[in-house]
Amino acid sequence: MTTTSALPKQYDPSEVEPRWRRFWLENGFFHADEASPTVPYSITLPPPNVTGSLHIGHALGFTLQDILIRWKRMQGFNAMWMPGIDHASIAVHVLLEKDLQRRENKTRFDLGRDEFLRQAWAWKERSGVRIGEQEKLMGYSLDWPRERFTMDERANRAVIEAFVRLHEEGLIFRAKRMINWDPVSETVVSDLEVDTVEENGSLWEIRYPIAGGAPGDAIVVATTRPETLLGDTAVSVHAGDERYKHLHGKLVELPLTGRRIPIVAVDLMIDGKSWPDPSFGSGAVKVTPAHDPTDYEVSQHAGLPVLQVIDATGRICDPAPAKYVGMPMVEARKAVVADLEAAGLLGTVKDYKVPRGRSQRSGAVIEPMLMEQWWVKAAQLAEKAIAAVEQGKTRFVPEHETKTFMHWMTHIKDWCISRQLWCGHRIPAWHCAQCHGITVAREPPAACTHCGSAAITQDEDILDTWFSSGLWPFSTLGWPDRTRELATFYPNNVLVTGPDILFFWVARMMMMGLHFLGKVPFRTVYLTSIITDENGAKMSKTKGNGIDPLDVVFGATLDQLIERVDIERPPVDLELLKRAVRKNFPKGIPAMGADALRFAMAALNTTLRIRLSVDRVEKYRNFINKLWNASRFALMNLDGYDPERFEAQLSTSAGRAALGMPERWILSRLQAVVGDVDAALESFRFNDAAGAIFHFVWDELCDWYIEIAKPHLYAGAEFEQDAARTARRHIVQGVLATALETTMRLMHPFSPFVTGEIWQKLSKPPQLPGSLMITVFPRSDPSWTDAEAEREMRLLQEVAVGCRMLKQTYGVSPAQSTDVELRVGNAEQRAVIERHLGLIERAAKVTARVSADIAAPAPAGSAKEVVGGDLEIVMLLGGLIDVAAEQSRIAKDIAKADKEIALLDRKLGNADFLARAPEDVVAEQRGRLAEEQARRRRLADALATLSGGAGDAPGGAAGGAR
RNA sequence: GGGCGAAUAGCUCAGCGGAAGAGCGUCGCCCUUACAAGGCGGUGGUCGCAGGUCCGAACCCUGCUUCGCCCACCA
Repeated sequence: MTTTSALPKQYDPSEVEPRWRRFWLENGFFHADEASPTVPYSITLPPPNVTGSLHIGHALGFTLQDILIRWKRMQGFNAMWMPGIDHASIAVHVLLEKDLQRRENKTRFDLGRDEFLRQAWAWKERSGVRIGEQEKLMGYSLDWPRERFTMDERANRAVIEAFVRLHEEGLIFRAKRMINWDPVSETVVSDLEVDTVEENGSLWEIRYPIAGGAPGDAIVVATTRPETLLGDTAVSVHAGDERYKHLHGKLVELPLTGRRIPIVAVDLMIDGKSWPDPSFGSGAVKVTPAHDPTDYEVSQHAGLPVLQVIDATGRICDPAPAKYVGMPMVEARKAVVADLEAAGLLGTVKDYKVPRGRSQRSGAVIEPMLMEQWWVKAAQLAEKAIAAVEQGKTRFVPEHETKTFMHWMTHIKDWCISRQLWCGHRIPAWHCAQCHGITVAREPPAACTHCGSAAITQDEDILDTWFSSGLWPFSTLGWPDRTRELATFYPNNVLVTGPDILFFWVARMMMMGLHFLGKVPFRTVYLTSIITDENGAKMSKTKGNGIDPLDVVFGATLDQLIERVDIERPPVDLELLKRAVRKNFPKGIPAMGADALRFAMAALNTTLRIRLSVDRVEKYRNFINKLWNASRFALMNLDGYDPERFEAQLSTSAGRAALGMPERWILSRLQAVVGDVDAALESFRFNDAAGAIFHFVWDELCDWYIEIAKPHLYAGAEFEQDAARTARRHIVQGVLATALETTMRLMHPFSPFVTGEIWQKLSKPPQLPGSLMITVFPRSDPSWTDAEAEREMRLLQEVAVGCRMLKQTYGVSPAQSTDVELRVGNAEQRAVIERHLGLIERAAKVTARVSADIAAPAPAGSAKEVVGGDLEIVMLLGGLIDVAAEQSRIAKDIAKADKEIALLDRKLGNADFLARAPEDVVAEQRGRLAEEQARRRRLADALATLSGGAGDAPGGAAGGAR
């Protein structure tokens, strides 16, 4: 037996992973040199937010990126994967403020800007470190020395430079426009940060009395927000609406305010529709210009005043009657409705679905407000991005996402970039107290550039976090300096990110990259799937269905998962949440290692969403273990193997000719799978690549080749004096070692730890580098394609499986050998089977005899299986068989064959088919028909024999020429 | 209201013009000296519905139905 140190029976990632992690990092294998003469390949990691830790969605996207980067690195590219983290302005803000509220019942204003920022940085520090650790645990080969933060000094410089330049070019400007106000976070948010949801509300009818009219003379308006009436400055009706023609220009008494406002005739097209719509409600609309986008537009056309009655905190404010001032909106609504009712001005109230904007981050109801803000003129920047995509300079995978991108780009609106938050890049603009001019500058100016006054103060606002993100692909490389890094690694080859930030981020990078560098930031945008739980629900902490990637790596008991619920204190019912966790993870999560999770990510990734569950990852954990054990087997049987000698042997044609058929077969399959994996990765079909490896390792290498190899390996040790056997043993050892070694290289980008470990233990030719991750990725070599070996193996497999099936059917124990007679009509096939009879005998555990006499009646008490048209397996069971069962099994096969024959007959009887289908297709169908017919004949004979008679069997379409 | 996507085995999904596939589940039989996180075998599908194109359709076209997702300032 062997002396090689035995590997443990089960792969233990916790023992293997830390060593390799350390080894890679200590050797700096992840670092790319921008001065290297080799062809660059670069990816920028979508920087995770410093709001916490990595979730399963990150694990998916990052794993796919690491697969690409490791693959290209092994192919010899100068592969650079840029790490970084994002300050995530508003996300951190909301988090910190909630925390502050909970712990000290304070707001950020109680703390003040400086202290708040201090805490934000401390948070960033903790979170950033944690994220980095997680990325290392997952084995991501990020170029760590380059790691960046969106608010580090170099990023700041890039942000200021970009802002100032865009301002100089007139692409950044300041304007008073209708914006989305988040009254909880007290900041503007962009259109993208507002989710519109339909909520249950009411539609109220209110009577506005006609000024100077008869008592009860009133115009009725409908509204979903009665409290905004305090800010009304008109009632609008459609100019063509006959019902109201007599009221044009008349005044109405605005209830509760003592103000009089006009009835104005309007005829506008808003968003492609006529406004106001006479058929909706009464056809008359109250106009609140300061707090409704449509009303604002109406006011601009009709020259109406704008009256702001809601303040920054979402309360009623000054121009409104004193009674309401200071009321939050909810209270104000109650008060206004009650007062209207008391005044007898309230009409019908009905239930109504109202679309309501909510802040994505804080959940606050968005108030449309008129405010002066900083804007980016987006349409102009978008033009270049549109053109670049049209010209194919950047393409999207999956391709259909192109449309989504283009649609948004062609309908793009100006981008509001100022935020009234503290955590972020301060806007480089200074306001003059003297002349009220604005000075935009790279360095803090000493004086106002307009009037020279020193009484200037910097703008209080910060920039939308996506502004700095938009510069990320080049700000990380040293822009605005023209660095070597920039020249080497820009544009990136690929961007891998989730479709949820297509507009937020991808679109902005495209615009900024093209504007500032004149080149697209990446050639391909690969959009990943969304991960959900097994029921298709989005994973979330508050639902208790989320899977933490590190729990998959290290495992977590149910108790640990439950305990964590307490620590994290999400704003939901804790008991409910615990129950959900118990239900979703009844047995906790077993430790599966980073490799298994990574492989699962690749294998499960499709164009749809991924329904992830612990069970599904377990399958790949099992696969890693299978690979481990195959290697374990090999290592126990490689003594005496000399990789150099084997390599030398393969380099000669005589040496190659000495390979047996199974060896030629597995090497042919190996080179095919190498080609498949390479092609799949080339077109981002990660699941196909992973599937090809999975199938090769498990179904071909393990199930067949290793089984075939066993007798040669075992025998070798006992027959050392037998030169032929020893030579054969060396060949089998060599092929097994080669197949495994190649598989490790092929699979390394997917599962780097286990492949590194196995690869290092395998004997291999000495000229290879010392680490798997820098050794070459396999290349498919067509000279190893061996169609003959593949055909022969297929035949042997079919025969072996047929034998197993018969044994199984007749209750013969797998351990018990059985006699079979293989009757092969085709001489060529017979020769193959005779040559490899031992292989069949071993694979199926039978004792076989080959005969050419296919027509002879089978001995009584034997079972028969027909393979193809010209081969019968006769299993001699000595009367053990259940005749009725055998009859019904064969009858079923006959029925199947009849169906097939009928189908082929119809096809081949069709003159059009014969005339129009390609010749090879016709020939193929003819061949199939002949085979099916022959097969059917054999089956019919078998049935007849069983029934005791001879000759034809029941059924119809038997026979036919051969 | 627009746009995009999906409907294939009990479940989750591949396949996208020339013989219906995988994994899981399920049902059997095996602790065979790499692996029970394993081996072997079986069961299971008029490929959502209706038309059309084609010699040939799960695959292409049209319509319909049902689910997702994204975008959208209608009172």
